[in-house]
Amino acid sequence: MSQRRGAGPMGGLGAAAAAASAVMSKQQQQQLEADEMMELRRGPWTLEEDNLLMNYIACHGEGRWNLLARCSGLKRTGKSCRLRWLNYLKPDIKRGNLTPEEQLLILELHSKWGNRWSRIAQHLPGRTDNEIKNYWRTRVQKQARQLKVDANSTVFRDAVRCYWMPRLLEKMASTTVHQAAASAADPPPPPPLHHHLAAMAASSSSPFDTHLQHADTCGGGGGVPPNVYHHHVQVHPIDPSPSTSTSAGSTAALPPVPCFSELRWDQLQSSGELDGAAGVFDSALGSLGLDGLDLGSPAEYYSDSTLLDYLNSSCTGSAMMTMMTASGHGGGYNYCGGAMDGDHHGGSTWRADELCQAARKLGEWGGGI
DNA sequence: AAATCCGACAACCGCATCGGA
DNA sequence: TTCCGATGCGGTTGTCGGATT
Repeated sequence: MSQRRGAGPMGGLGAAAAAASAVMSKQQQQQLEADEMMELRRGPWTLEEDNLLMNYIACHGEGRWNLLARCSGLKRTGKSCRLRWLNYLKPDIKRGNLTPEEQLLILELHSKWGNRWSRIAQHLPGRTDNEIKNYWRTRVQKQARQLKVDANSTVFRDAVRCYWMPRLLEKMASTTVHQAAASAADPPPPPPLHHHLAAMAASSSSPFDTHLQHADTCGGGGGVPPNVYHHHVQVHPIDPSPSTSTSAGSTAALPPVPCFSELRWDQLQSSGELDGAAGVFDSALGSLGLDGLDLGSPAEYYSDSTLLDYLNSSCTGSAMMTMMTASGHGGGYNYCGGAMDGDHHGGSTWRADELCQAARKLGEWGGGI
């Protein structure tokens, strides 16, 4: 593989850099001189370089990267060696797409800590800060751009909590149901991350409790402003999946929420799996002072507005979530029409009992809810 | 079939922090 | 206390391959 040198911001150490040496620190000047003497390589690593690095670390262990760079025969900086090892060669690096669990964890932790990639990565075994950072920039920020909101804004965070996270939970629940069906006699234990996530689901930062917590402040008076329930909303859910879309068009980024059909709701309900779900919502509504709330016709919510309209409106995403919660109280109406194509059918809807079921599943995995 | 676009990811850079001399 | 080298972190950019035109 050929190595780039010279041109461009990554090309590095040319005449321009030398000319800038007047304002360089002593450390930088020394580095520059060393680089020039050693004809340092840049760009993609070759197989031979990888082998050299791995062999050296196998013999001498990690750390002391500058010494490693000098002694290993690699014409790379210590920094470059460290990065290559930590982000690519280290044996416990996990390859492949991030699982829904991992994506959910990233969203949760980022909402807590912001761009503390290294700290977030510590909670995702085998994943690197670089990988998480790339995920955030390519997937999450892309959605924010297309919604024309800032990725760090409250509005976008609400959208993530209310639409993105539930979808990830759905994927997780769906996967678990499939696994259970595949080996009904001896279901496998849930992945360790489930426990972590279930614990979070039981904490104030979970997507299921957050909306209840937010609802306490939404509208200022400890409840949802009445107009929220009459705000015409058509939800365009955010797609958390690795991009398989073929167009960068505004609608392509917001596919309908898939249905929960795999969960066989009829069976779950008849088997009593949903018992207690109503109680969750009842108590939530009670805490909001919304006992006996009449939400009117579900058709109210099948309107022509877009998520963007909604985001631009005065109500918050958490208010929407509260509304969905209230729907569970009111009999399980469908509130989120997945209808950018105008089709309100085809299972592209979320019901409150579906959300609750996902929450219950998390509780089963981790005993959290 | 060729050109262009775009997403994903590897890699680099600058700066901050830490620890030892 | 200060200096300096090593290391870590977050932002940014280049490259590549697949999809689209």
